[in-house]
Amino acid sequence: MRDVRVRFAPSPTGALHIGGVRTALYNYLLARQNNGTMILRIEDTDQGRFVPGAEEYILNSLAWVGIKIDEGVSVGGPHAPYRQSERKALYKQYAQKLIDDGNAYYAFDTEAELDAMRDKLKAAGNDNQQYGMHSRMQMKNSLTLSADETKKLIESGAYVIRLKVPAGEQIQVNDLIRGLVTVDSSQIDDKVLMKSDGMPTYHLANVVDDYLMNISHVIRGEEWLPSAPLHVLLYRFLGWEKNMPQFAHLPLLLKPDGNGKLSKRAADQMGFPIFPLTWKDPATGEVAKGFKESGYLPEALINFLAFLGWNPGTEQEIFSLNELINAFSIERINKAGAKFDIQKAQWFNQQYIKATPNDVLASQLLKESGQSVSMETALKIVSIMKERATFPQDIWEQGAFLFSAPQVFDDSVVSKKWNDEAVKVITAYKNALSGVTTIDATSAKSLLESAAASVNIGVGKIMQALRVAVTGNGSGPDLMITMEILGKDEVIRRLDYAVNTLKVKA
RNA sequence: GGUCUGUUCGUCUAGGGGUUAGGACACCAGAUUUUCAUUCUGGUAACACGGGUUCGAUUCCCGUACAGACUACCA
Repeated sequence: MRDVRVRFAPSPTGALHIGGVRTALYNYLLARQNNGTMILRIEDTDQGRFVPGAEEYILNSLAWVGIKIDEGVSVGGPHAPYRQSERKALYKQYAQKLIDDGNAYYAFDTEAELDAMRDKLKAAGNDNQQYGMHSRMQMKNSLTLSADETKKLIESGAYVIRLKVPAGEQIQVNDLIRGLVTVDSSQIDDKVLMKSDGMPTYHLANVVDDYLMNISHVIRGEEWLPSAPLHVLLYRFLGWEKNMPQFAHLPLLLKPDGNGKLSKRAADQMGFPIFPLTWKDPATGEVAKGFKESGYLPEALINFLAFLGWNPGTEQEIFSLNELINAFSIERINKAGAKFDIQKAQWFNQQYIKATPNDVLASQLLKESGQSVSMETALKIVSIMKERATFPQDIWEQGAFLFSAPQVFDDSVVSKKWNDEAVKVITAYKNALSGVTTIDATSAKSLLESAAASVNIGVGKIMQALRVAVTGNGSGPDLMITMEILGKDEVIRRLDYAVNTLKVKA
């Protein structure tokens, strides 16, 4: 079998969309599974859309999720350069071959003329408003102009090279996911292959580079399916059909509500990220928060993404990257688009947080929370907050009361539970605490029980009041351990403050 | 409009000519817990529609509907 060589080929026009990450992932899984090669190629043939920093962003994003590039931009390789703009000179000869063989031609139409052609065809009720076999003979090109005129126009430099699509052919694409897709050549237009700035278009560049780089599988989004027959035609005309890569067009990632391709706009509306890392648009200065900065773990994101459009056929849900590499197969990729369900992503994240060792989370807390506590305390905080966290920052944000005394108290709890009995027990408890030098969860509890017993009140009746006094909240982790972490003196201070501040409802 | 692709619980999906149509997320209920969360148990919930083929179709075929993608000198 042919060596597996796959490529991820984004264009540096902005941040990498999460759908692009999934495409890269599937390519990567196939490569790793087959001891193949993962190639990163930058498709920057549109100079007008180039965004500074985008390429670096793509590199950083792939690195963050754990996709390693074997060959390509930033690492080099036998087929360098991997940036299409740097391969510019290379494409011309192939366009020339196409022309020499009569499979392509020069065209000189202006934008206005193209618009006029489309308007005319539309007005005539023509289904097909393309620059193609039905219209090319009415246009300004080397097929309709005399050799002299053509030569003159070519010398003036303002020309484009278009593919001459043959009439009356059924063009077939064998897609690994969808099976045989057949398109009548009359539906394919005479796509521009070389632009007037001398750059190839995606269609030419992608075919030439995939051939030159000996790509075995083209795994890309479904939006490319309609132009796949055109690419097949190109392979054929260039004489490369037997080395043509296999195609797999991935189902799209859809918006969570309604329909349509997942977009940044939709993500913004629903309040979730769409880019792996935070991205600052250099043109507008607008900042879009990334999955990383939102607290998603790369392993969780990958696991979630892998399952959007693919599944192993077993009931296992949690997969490490290595497990995904082993389990992956193109045959099990779905055909239908998948709605992006951020709740499922959060569930995966929660599972991965749970599986993260406490000391890892504790050092993260020390580094990111802005709180200064000992490692020992950090570990205790992690152990009680971890299971209620979806994101790492939940540990210190939801556990803020572990670092500083509450400024406000939950009103609904206070009005319901802060009563004379509570004050009585808490006062007795406070006194009992003053009599000891230190507390842990066990002693805090027995002290509380005896304090409550001394005033003949059940502990259960005042637990909520005690919690709100200590933490300001009506809910939270185990109170006794909370008090152990806080320490005796701090607990007494907080109880004092609560007793002096909170009013018993009449 | 045209071309292409698709359609199993709200969502991600398994399955496949005869199944109680399975799992996960979400949701609801119960248990546990000092509260909330976790955990556990249980529950609600799906084969888009219409024809065929067949003893039998959710599964195969054909239509219809709906949805999406594409329809640039963008990728």
